[in-house]
Amino acid sequence: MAERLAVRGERLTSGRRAVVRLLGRADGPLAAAEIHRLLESVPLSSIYRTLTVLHEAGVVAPHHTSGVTRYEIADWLAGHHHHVVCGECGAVSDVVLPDDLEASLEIVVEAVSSQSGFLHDGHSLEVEGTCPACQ
Amino acid sequence: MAERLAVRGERLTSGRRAVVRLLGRADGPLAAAEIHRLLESVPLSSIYRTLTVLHEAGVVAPHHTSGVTRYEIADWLAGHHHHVVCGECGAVSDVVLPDDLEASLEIVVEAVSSQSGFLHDGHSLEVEGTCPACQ
DNA sequence: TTCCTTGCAAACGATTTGCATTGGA
DNA sequence: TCCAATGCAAATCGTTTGCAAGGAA
Repeated sequence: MAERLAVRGERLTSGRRAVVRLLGRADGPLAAAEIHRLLESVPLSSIYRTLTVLHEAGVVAPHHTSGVTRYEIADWLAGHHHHVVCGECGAVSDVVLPDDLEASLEIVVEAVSSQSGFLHDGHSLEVEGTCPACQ
Repeated sequence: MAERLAVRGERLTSGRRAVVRLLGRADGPLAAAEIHRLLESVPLSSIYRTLTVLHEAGVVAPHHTSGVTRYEIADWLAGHHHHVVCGECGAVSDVVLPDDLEASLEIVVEAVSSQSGFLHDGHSLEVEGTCPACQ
C-alpha cells in the first residue's frame, strides 16, 4: 500500500499513516471533520489533502452522504461491502453480504450498466433506513 | 400532487410548478444550480427553498453525488428506478429494472437491513461507471 | 386580509488553495 | 540535498437564513 504512494512520487508520512490507521479501525466511512476530531494534532486542511492523495492513489474511496464526503479504506484492501444509512442521524454502517447474495447483486448490476451504456467498474448498494438508536 | 402541498398549508405557486415540471422532464436528478441555469428567472435561494418544501411534502427525493445534492421526482410519482453515475463527469442517468431483477434486488436489500439491525424504508442501487461521452 | 412565498444580501459550513516553512527519501 | 508535505490563513463553493415586499387563498 505504501508502494501505491511511492510509485506516484508521494510520501507516506506520519500524518498520512495516522489517517490510514484510523480509517482501518473505523467501522464505517469517516468525514474529514470526524477524522480531525480524533486526530487533533493534524490540521483539517492536511486531512483534506491527505484524503485527496489517498483517493488518487486508490487507497481510500469517497462516499457522499447528506452533504458531507466520508472516506473509507478501498475495497481491494478492506474487502467488498455495502452501506446502510440512517435517514435520521446520518449514521453509516458497513455490511458484508454472503457470496450468493453478492452474486445475484452482480447480475443486477450488469443489467443496469448494459442498459445504460455505461462501462461499470464498481457498485455499492445503499440502503436507506433507521438505525437502532433512532428507532 | 398539489394536494400533497395543500394539506400541509402550502401553496403550489408558479415558481414551484416550474421546478416540478422541469424535474418531470429531466432524465436524471438535477442540482439546484442546474435548475437555476434552466430557470433563470427563479432566484437560486427560491429554488433551494422550493426543493426543501417539495422534499418535505414527499414530491421529490434528494440524492447525493460528488458533493452536490440533486433532486428528482419521488418514486411514487415517477416510478421506482436506479442510477448510474459517471466517475469522470458526474453525469447521472436513470435505469428501470425488469420485475424479476428488482425482486432479486429486494431480497438482497432485506438481507442487508436485517443484518444491520436498521429498519429499512427504501433502497437505491448506485452503479459507478464511465458514461458513453467519457469513454 | 392573512399568511405564505419571494428576492436580495448576508451568514454558514464544508472544502480548497497560496505561500512560507518543515521534513522525508 | 531536494522536492514533497505541512500549517496557517484567506478564498471558494454549495446551501441556508433574516427581513422586507409581493402574491395566493
